[in-house]
Amino acid sequence: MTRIENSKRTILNLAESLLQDKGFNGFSYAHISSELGVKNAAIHYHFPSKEDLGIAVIRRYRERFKLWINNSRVKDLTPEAKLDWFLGIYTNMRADQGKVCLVGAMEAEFNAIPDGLRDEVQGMHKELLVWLQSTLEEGRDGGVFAFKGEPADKAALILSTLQGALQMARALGTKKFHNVIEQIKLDLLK
Amino acid sequence: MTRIENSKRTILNLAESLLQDKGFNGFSYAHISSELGVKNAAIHYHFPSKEDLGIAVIRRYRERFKLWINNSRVKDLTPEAKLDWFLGIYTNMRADQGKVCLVGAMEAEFNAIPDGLRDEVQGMHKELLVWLQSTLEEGRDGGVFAFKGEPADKAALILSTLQGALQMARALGTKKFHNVIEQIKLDLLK
DNA sequence: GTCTATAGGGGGATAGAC
DNA sequence: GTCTATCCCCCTATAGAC
Repeated sequence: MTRIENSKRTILNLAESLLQDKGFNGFSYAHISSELGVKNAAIHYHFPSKEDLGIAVIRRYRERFKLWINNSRVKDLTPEAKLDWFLGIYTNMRADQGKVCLVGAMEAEFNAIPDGLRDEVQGMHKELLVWLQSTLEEGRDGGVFAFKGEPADKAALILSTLQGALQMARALGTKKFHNVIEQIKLDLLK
Repeated sequence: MTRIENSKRTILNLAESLLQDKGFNGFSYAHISSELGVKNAAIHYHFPSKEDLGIAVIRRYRERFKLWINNSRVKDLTPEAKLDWFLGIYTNMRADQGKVCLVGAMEAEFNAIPDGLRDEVQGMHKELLVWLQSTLEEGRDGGVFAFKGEPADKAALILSTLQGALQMARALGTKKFHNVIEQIKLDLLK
């Protein structure tokens, strides 16, 4: 990996972390550059505008997620194990400095972020939903999940719940977050 | 009502609307003053700091909610009607320019808002949970609600779901929001 | 209560040297 | 690729006149 790819990667890591910590309007190039030990002009070299940076963070996450779900380590799991893997992503965010999910953070500020970033967030949210829906279908067909209504709606509910629960945990603590995770399972598993 | 109380009230209305639309770091005194047709110094007269303003908005909402739930028009409803009333609050937010709930907006930016505001948000979230929990208990005891687990956890789940669903709707549309509302009911009603 | 005026800082972004 | 330097705008906030 070349030096520039390394710089870009480090910047994206910091930006992703800051987005999940403070939101799009809560962080600045100065946060990144000082942490990285460079001047803010260096960040602008890699990502000319803040919108570019935000888009790149979401785009990278989408590609990462696609790789995960198409990898046999996830693809070949049972529906129940897939669900646990997915819930684990959110549990890890909570454990990692009380971060919230990217989609939730950006949608909360949706009317105060650039257009191009909105489109990217929309695409990410759709992809998460599609995967979760198909997992729910698989699990219901296999007899391990039980729920009324359509898999698409149950998927939207669970995703909304996770998004909200990570935010709730910031005010009410990690214990409450874990209680919600358990409740999701109670409402889904046979 | 005196003129100053009217001004304060109008400012609070605008601030509440802006908080739900753009978040704490997405709106400015200029947004309010231009809308109100005054200069920003006039806003500072009523609310010296932005933190003061944010706190006042949340505090007013908490008092409003307390009045509602203690009023016989809500208090004397059946548990099922209470739930519908509560869900209606969120449906109305969605219908009102795609707003999100105050708690969700503030918690998404939690690490980028003033300390005093955080405390106020925490208090509000607790109060919403307490009311919802007692309504769920009442409904389960009365045989109209059915769910596994503790009422406190189911309440936290439903509140997280509503919070997330309003945000999700910004990217995926109102139809998806209504589907989630219906799914909440499917997962709760006997 | 609202105004004018302004302080003081931070933000995103760019030009040009190295 | 990163630097220095700087521009320009918007922001929160205050002082003092009316």
